[in-house]
Amino acid sequence: MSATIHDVARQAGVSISTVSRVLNGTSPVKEEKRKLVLEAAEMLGYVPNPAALSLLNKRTGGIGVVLPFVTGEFFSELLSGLDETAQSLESFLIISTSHSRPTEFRKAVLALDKRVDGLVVMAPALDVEEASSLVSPDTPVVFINTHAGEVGADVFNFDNFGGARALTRHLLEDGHERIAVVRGPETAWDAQERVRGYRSAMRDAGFSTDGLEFEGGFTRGDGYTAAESILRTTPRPTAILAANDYCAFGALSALRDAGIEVPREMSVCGFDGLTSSQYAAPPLTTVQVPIREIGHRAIRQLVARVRGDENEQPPNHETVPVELVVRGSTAARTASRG
Amino acid sequence: MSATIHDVARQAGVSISTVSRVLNGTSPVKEEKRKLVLEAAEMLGYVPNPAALSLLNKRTGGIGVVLPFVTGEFFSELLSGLDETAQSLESFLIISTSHSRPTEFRKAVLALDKRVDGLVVMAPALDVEEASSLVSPDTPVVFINTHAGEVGADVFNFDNFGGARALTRHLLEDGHERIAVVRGPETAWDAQERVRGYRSAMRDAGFSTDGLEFEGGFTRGDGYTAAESILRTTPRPTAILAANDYCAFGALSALRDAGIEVPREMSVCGFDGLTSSQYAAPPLTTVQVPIREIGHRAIRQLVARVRGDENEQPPNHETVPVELVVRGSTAARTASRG
DNA sequence: GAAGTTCTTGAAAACCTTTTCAGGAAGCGC
DNA sequence: GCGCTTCCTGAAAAGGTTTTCAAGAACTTC
Repeated sequence: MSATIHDVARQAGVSISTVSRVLNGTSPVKEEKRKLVLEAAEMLGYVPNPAALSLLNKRTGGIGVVLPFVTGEFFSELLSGLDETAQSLESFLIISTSHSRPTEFRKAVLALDKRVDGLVVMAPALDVEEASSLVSPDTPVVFINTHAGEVGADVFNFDNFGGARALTRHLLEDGHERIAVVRGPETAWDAQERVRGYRSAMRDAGFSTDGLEFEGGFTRGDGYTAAESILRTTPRPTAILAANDYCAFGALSALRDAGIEVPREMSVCGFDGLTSSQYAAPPLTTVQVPIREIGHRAIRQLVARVRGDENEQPPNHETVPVELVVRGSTAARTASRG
Repeated sequence: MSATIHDVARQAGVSISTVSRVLNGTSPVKEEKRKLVLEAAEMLGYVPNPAALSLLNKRTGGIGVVLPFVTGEFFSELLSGLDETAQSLESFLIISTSHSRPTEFRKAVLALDKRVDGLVVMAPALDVEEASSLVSPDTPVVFINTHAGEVGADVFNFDNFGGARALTRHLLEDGHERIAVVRGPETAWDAQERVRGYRSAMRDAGFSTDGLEFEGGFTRGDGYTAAESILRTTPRPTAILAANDYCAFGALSALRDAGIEVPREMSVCGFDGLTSSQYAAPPLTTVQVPIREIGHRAIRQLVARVRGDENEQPPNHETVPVELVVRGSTAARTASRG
C-alpha cells in the first residue's frame, strides 16, 4: 500500500537513483530536482522499506534481548534501561524469554538470527562459554550477569560475591553470629556467587555455616517457605540473608505471620535494591544493584561493536560495584537472645 | 557468511527453485533430488533470510508492543503474557515504550512500521480514536486498557469502573463513610474510570465525595504523598482507595511512618492485584485484574487478524471482568471513630 | 510406435533499496 | 571554438527468496 521509492521517482519525474541520492545525501543533485524529490517524498509519506534495507546492508537496527524470563521488578527495570538507551541510539529491541536450558536458548537465538544485529544475553543458568557456542560467531553478543570465566567476550556482571559479603559483614558487625542464608536457584550462577560471598565473610569471622544454609529461590514464595524452615531451627538464627529482595519480602511475610518482630527478633536482608525494598515493612536492608545502568552500558557496548567495524578493542569484562543500603530490617542483635 | 538458497542449490546440484520447493513442500520433487536437497540444507545449516522473506511476503512475523512505559510489576506481567502467547504462535515481540503523547506515539509507530505485522497498543493517555488515526489504516491493531468509545477496533479493557465500584461498596459495607480516593494520573483514562466508579458507589450510598478526592498517581511515591495529605484532613477519612496497588503500597508506608495502624485506624485498598499485594503488610485488599490473560487474548486476536485474510469478523470490544479480593488491609470501621 | 498427458525442473520476474558504472551536459582553459 | 575535466543523472546489478511460466522428460493409451 505505502509508497515506494519508485512512486516518489515517478511523482518527481526523476529516476529512483536521484531520489535515493537526495534522501541519503549521497551525492550532489541539482537544487531544482532536489526540491521536487523532497516534496514528492513528503507528499507520499515515503519511508524506506526496512526489509529491503536490511537485505542490502546486512543491518537491521535491531537488538535481541535474551532473558530467562521477564517477570518481576528486576526485569522490568532492566528492560527499561535497555530500552532507554536503545531508543536513544535509534535501535529497537526484540525480546525473547524463558531460556534457561541450552536447547531453548538455541531456539531463541535461531529465531532472532538475521533479524537483529547483535544480542544482549542474560543467562545465569548457562555460562558465557556455553551460551557463546550456541550463537553464530559473527553475531556480537554482550552478556549480563552471566558467569564468564576466562572467555573473551563483553560481560557486565554485578558484584554478587562482594555484595553478599558486605551484607554478611554488616550483620556480623551488628553482633549476629547465627546468620541463615536462603540459597537461590541451584543453576543460577549469580545466586551461587552470593552464597560464596556469605561463606567467605562467615569464615573470615570464624563462624561455621553448618545448618545455616536453606533451600530457596528468587520468588517471594521461596522466601516464605525458607523462613518457615529457618524458624523451626534450633538454635534459631538471628538474621536471614535472602537470595534477593523478592525472597526477602516472602521471608518478611512469613515472619509477620509467625508473629516474629523484625528487626528486634530477626534481621532480614535482601539483594538487588528494588524500588519495592524501600517500601517494605520494615524497609529492607539490601544491596543496591545498578540494574538500569547496566542496561545502558550493555546496549552502548553492543551498538559500538555492531557499528564500529574496525575497532578491534579487546573484550570488556567488568564487575560492576554494588552498594550496601542499610534500612530498618536489620538491627543489632538484642542482648537477651545470645 | 551464512548459507543462502544458492549455496544449497549448488551443493545439491539442482536449481534454487527446486530447493525452495523441497523446503516448502510447494510442489512434488523427485525423491532422489529431494534427499540431496535436504542433506545439503542440513549440512549447511540453511535458514531462509527473514529480510528476503518479508520483502516478498509483506509479512515479518513480528508484533509491535507500544506501551507508555515498562517499569513495574504490572508491565512485566503484561509483557510476560504477551510473550508467552507470541512464542506459542511463532511470533516475536518488538517493544517500544514511553509514549503518552501523540507525537512520541506517532514516532514509535513509524519506527515499527513494516517491521511488524500488527500492533498491541496500550495508550490510556490517548484514546482509541486518536491512536488509530496515527497508525497506518492497513496495520491491524489491538488495544488494551484504552478508552474506546464507539470506535470500531479490537479493544480489551479491564472493568476499571466496576472494580472501583466494588471496592468502594466493600468499604461502605464495612461501615466506612468518609472514604478518600487517590486519583491516578490526570491523563490516564483507566484512572479516571476508577474515580468514576468510586463516585458512583458513593452517590448510590448517599454520601458526598467533597474534599475526599486527592491528587495522586500510579507510583508508590504518589501514594505516600497522598496519604500524608489525607492524614492532615479533618475530619480524617477512615479508608483510602488508592489509584492502584503501587499507590496503595506508598500509602501503607506513609501510614506506618505516621504510626497509624492498618486496618484498625485506616483501611486501604489497591487496584490491580499484583503478586506483591498479597505480600504487603498487611496483605492488600484489591481488585484482581487478569493482566497476563489479557496479554494472551490480545496476541491471539491480533494474530488472527493478521493471518486470517478473509475473516471479516466485526471488531471485538470487550470489558474483562475483575475480581474483588479482600485481605487484611481493610476492616470494619471501629466504633470509637465514627 | 505415435500422439497426447502428466510430472518434474529450471529460468526469470518480482519485492525495494543502494551503489557502481557509464554516458551526457556543462564548464574550463587555451 | 576545441578538447578536457567536472558535474549530474539514469540504467543496471546485487541482495535472497517465492512463484509463475515454459519447456523438457517421462509416461499413457490406442
